Amino acid sequence: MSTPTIARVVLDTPLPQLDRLLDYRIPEGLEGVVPGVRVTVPLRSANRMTQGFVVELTDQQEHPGPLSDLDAIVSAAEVLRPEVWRLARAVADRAAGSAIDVLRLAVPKRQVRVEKSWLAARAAGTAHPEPLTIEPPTVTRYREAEVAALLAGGRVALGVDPGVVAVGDTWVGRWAVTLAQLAARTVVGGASAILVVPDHRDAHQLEAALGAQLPADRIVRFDSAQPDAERYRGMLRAMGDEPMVVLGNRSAVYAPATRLGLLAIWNDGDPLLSEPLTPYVHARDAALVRQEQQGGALVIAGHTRTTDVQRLVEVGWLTELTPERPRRVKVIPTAHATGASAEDHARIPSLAWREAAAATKTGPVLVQVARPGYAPGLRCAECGTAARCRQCAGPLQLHRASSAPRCLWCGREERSFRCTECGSSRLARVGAGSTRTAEELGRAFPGIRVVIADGERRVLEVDDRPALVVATRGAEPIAAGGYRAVLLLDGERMIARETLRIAEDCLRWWADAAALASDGASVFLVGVGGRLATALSASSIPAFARAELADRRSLGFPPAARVATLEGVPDAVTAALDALPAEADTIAERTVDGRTRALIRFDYAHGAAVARSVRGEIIRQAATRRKPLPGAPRPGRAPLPLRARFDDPEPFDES
DNA sequence: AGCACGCCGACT
DNA sequence: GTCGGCGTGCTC
Repeated sequence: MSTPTIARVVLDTPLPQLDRLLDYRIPEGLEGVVPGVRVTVPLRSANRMTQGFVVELTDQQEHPGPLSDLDAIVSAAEVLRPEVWRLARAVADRAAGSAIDVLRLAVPKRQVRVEKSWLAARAAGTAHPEPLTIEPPTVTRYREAEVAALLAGGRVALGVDPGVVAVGDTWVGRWAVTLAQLAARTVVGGASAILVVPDHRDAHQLEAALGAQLPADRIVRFDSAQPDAERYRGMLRAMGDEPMVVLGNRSAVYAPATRLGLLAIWNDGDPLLSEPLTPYVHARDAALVRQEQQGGALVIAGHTRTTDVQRLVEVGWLTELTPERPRRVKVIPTAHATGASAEDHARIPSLAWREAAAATKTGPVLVQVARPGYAPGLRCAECGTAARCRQCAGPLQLHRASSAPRCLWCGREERSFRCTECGSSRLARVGAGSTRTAEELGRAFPGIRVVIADGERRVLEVDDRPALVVATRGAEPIAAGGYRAVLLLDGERMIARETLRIAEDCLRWWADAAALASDGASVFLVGVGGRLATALSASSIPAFARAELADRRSLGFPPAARVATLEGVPDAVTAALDALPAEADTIAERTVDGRTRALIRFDYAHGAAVARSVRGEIIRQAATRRKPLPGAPRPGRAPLPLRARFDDPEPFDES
């Protein structure tokens, strides 16, 4: 058996034309050329070197012309696993992007020291975790037969119970225990599990829950928020043959795992799972592709259900799995306080007020507000015109009760406000942020501890002593034993935002906060009625998702159909639109500042063909169209003449 | 991205 | 006649 003579290499370059495998001759005497290693290769003129990964070895030359020699091996670590390459290729193809862009999420920057110690440990045979001696754990709260069927390779939309439980001295959501049990059972069964969560707060809970199920050497953090060295170490640990649990944010979906038994996504509606880097593939979509390629169980779980998951349920790709005896949160929709009754306090209706007051005697009470800061809005007290910065016309805000108003955009302080309409210098506050709400509640509940948690003041946990915890949505700390009452205050304001997914977003924000309540505690949804209040209070989450998806379907909006935006120089966009398969519709097109944006829509069945067509045009345009505008030397690198973004969660947001 | 190849205007 | 303009195309 002769050794292969040709290496197929994916280059680390941003050029879409080079997003394919190139053949290189393996020179005599170059040892250790195996799939997965990082290499340097010549490109064009022999003294220009590019890095890349060896993807496969072969004797069959594909390139008709003469081949160059591989230059060198950067390191012996096979960091690009075959399953990760396959995934990156498919994910990129689905979004008309480059595989190398996906690989940048999957394979962290090389860390020489970390790698050396890993290679040394591997050579010494000390890189393996201890053999597992534990029994497969039961997945509590669910029917054993359904759990077994799931772990045999099922795909589910997983409903989870609300509430918090203690794991050692940490309190975690019940969801975290469920995912940890599923992962532990997978690992004890001899396969790896990947658990993807939106942010570090979720990861923290899940890590605690996993710690109760598995030894630490079976748990790997793989997370783009980690320092580079830790992240690289995480990836190397996940690469071994031994089953592991990999836990991390959206990039964890690309972690190496040769035998993948479970791939779980927590709270897929959270925008943090939407990848901001090209080709912008949502972690949920990457997970769907990966599970299809590698098999194993797929779990998409949340306190609510996204329309995307609902669609997958309706087409039969996912089945529903719920707890055997689902728990419910006691949600009480209440009208907004009118201020007319003597009992109404601030924005809080009297019923909620009384219960909250009683609850603060026994433990922490959560108050969810929409925005941080003091007064999110200011307007002229005379004529009501919104107060704006005289420099940049940005909105003025109050950050503390006593401070001067400040412009949200440029940060300039406004010490002598004059209304542009009527000339008045008197300002009136509009709305209340976390700081003002906390201040008012502090006055109303003298002697009670007030905790503020928002984007700036991060609080992960509070203890079980009485407190009022005022938190912006998404920043709610976990309370030991759960909150004794939950007040969702700014529902009206949250709903007022006009985005495509605002209804499901609101429901998710509320349900996630409500899930932090102690068992039996009351959750007050203030000022919101209608189908949203019904969905939350009657726990009719699937029915809501079904109705919401039906709405989108009647409007032709995602996720009922797929959409993509094409952006670039006008005739490049036009050419791309002309090249599209007939099944794709152009639903909007506009040109601003010499670049055109077009929004197209197509059915899932035609997604691959549309992506292929767009990709071809991107490559063609990148290869032929050099300068977007002759005679306009732009500083910095010019953007590609044509770019695409598939499945933008808010396609109608910009412009 | 770089860099070579290639086909039209001012020059020794 | 040739030097070199940068439009066009390729990179295994």
